[in-house]
Amino acid sequence: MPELPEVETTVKGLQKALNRAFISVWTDSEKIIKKLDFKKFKKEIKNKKINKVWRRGKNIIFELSGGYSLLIHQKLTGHLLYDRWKRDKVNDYIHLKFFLDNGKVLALSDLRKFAKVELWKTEELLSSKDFRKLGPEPLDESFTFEKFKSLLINKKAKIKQILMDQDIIAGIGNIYSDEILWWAKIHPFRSGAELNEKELKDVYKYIKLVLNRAIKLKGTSVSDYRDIKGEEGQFKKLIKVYQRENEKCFRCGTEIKRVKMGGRSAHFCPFCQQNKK
DNA sequence: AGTTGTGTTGAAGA
DNA sequence: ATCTTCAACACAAC
Repeated sequence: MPELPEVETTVKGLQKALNRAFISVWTDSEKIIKKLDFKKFKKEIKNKKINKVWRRGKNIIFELSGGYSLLIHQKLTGHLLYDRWKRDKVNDYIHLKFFLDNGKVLALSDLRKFAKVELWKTEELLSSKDFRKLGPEPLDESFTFEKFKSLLINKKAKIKQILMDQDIIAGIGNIYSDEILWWAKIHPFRSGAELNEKELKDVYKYIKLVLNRAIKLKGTSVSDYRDIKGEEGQFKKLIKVYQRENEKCFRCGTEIKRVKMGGRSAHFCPFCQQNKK
């Protein structure tokens, strides 16, 4: 599942496609294109040039000529591939292909077809409700401890849910919220409001540390995620709790637990991460 | 062979 | 407002 480090890795790779223009588009699943019907989308994107590729939360944005932007959200199982990529089962669910003016292909492989692709006028995208309500970028310099603390004030929700809430902080999902909380030794079910200063400082510290480390290793490939060359990310080697149910905690040897939280799994060490008050 | 798990997001219902 | 549930879709594992 692409979260911030995986999307960041993809966006870095896509810098190779800068200054290229779209020649045409193919799909076998027109519903992936939202907002416009496919015919219109195809017509609109033709000859538009890629001026910039950037990331906001888990969104990839191609800034195009003529004041347009192409937004791609890979959701659960989507990943972009460019030019030549490794042959691999999860790279074989190609449902969308962009043909560029250098003869290369930008493709979307997406097993479950949840990804969304939208063409926007840049101004409208930036001022859209969904875009504006996104929380701050956790790796920005402007995301200070004071800022982080102010986001959690009076939040009764569980800390794991807060970390994953895109409108509070942008880019963190199930894998990295589990990992951050293991490092900070915080039980995922504790409420944001009850964390003390030291606990908040630890969570803040490990948000930055874990995300940065994961970017260095090109993300995590627990199942589907691949970079634009179709290669796996290497952060899996550093995973401490995610999908390690019944395996031993690397810190204390206690068996890692998995507990359901609103339809998704929280993994944690019941000894290191106690639900104390 | 049918059921369950996988997990992002938005929408619908309570 | 705030919480929970579900649907979008496809496949692997049991």
